[in-house]
Amino acid sequence: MAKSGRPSRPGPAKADTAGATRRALVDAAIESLRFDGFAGASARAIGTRAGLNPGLIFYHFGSVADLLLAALAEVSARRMERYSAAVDSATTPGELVTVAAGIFREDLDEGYVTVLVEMIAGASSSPALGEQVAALIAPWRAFAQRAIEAIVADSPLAALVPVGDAAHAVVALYLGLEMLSHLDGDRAAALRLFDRAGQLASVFGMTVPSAPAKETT
Amino acid sequence: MAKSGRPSRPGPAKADTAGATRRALVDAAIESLRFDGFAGASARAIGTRAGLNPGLIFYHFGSVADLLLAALAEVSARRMERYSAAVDSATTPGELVTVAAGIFREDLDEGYVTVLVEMIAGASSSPALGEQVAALIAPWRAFAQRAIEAIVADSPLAALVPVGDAAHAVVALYLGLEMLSHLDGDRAAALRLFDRAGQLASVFGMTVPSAPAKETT
DNA sequence: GTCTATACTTGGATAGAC
DNA sequence: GTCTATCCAAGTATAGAC
Repeated sequence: MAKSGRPSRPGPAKADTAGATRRALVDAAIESLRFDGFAGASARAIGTRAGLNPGLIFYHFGSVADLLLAALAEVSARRMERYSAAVDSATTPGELVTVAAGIFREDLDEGYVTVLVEMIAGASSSPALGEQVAALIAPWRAFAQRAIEAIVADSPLAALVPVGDAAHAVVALYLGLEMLSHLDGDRAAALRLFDRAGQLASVFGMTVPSAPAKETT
Repeated sequence: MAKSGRPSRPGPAKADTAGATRRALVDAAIESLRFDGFAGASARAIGTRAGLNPGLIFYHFGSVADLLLAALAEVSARRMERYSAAVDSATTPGELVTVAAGIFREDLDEGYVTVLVEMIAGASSSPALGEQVAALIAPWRAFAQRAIEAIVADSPLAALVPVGDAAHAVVALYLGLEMLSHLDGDRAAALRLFDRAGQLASVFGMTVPSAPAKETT
């Protein structure tokens, strides 16, 4: 029905030029946040990186800020998928931290956390933007909390550490390590800390690899 | 000598109008970094806050970036003094963390760490700026390291935790907590963590308040 | 030496072409 | 519906007034 002769509807079928443009702009925005920083991520800079007219940003996203938010949402979704899989696959605390360290290394190399940091810092320039960024960061705290709950569930630390606060600290540490790594172009210090955390997790959790702690749900 | 009739030398005596202007601009730059963020800290915005012609920024500092660096240096110096005094006065690890928590509360309220965060994040927009910001942040790592060394000196943890890495983590956590606090306008979570850290420090260090650990130098 | 008025450049946004 | 040429505002920087 309604599918007579007019190929004008913007459904996911067809060539979908608009979708391609949107994707190109989002990718260019991510790149720009990474290499130019929030302050340098202008319509012109992003347009140049995408090889597209800057005006398209306003047509497709309404404003530069909204495109940057879309970029943040995209990065957040991509990484959340990656981390979720990792958390699900890990069976011991030590293993969890080791796997997380590997992904964090990716984050540093690919500049994903840089995007978060730039958006959080850039959010200071407008209260409205701040709220929207906060909404996009919130899932990460919830995620960190779930991961920590899984770790301390069968450990005596459960009562000692309030998971909400611990999650807050982990997210903060993540952001801070990224900032410092980026600042002096050296990820070694951050990665060393992850190794150390892995060791501690093994010690405080349980070093026994035969622990049948799977399938608690 | 040479002090004939010409009051033209810019020494610290006299009315020192240039010095006053410089100070006003630095203060306005700090305010702007705090409330407008790095992206919003333009020559115009700073000039307006100071009630001065934006052109003065270029006369006195050469560029906006250089003024912002001067602002960062100023904040860094002010806070370093405050923290140094606190570290010197504390005698036990628990006390140290408690005192640090109090000053950190000041930092959050007065927006001092915001200035650091904005400058670190903003440094992404230019490699040259990045190096200069890094140079201004470096003393904080050294400071954190000294403080940690003092804490773990007479504790069995000394061998376990490499102080360099620990200092790195503390600075990162500091920056990250500030970012999150600022993002959702809630310092409670960050302050709770400091309380928690104070307790831990007391437990792992020594709870005995009679420890005569002063004057080791 | 200090400061202001102004030139020039870049950025955000849109009217109108396709 | 999609995109480009173009407008106006805001940013940096300086020539010249005081």
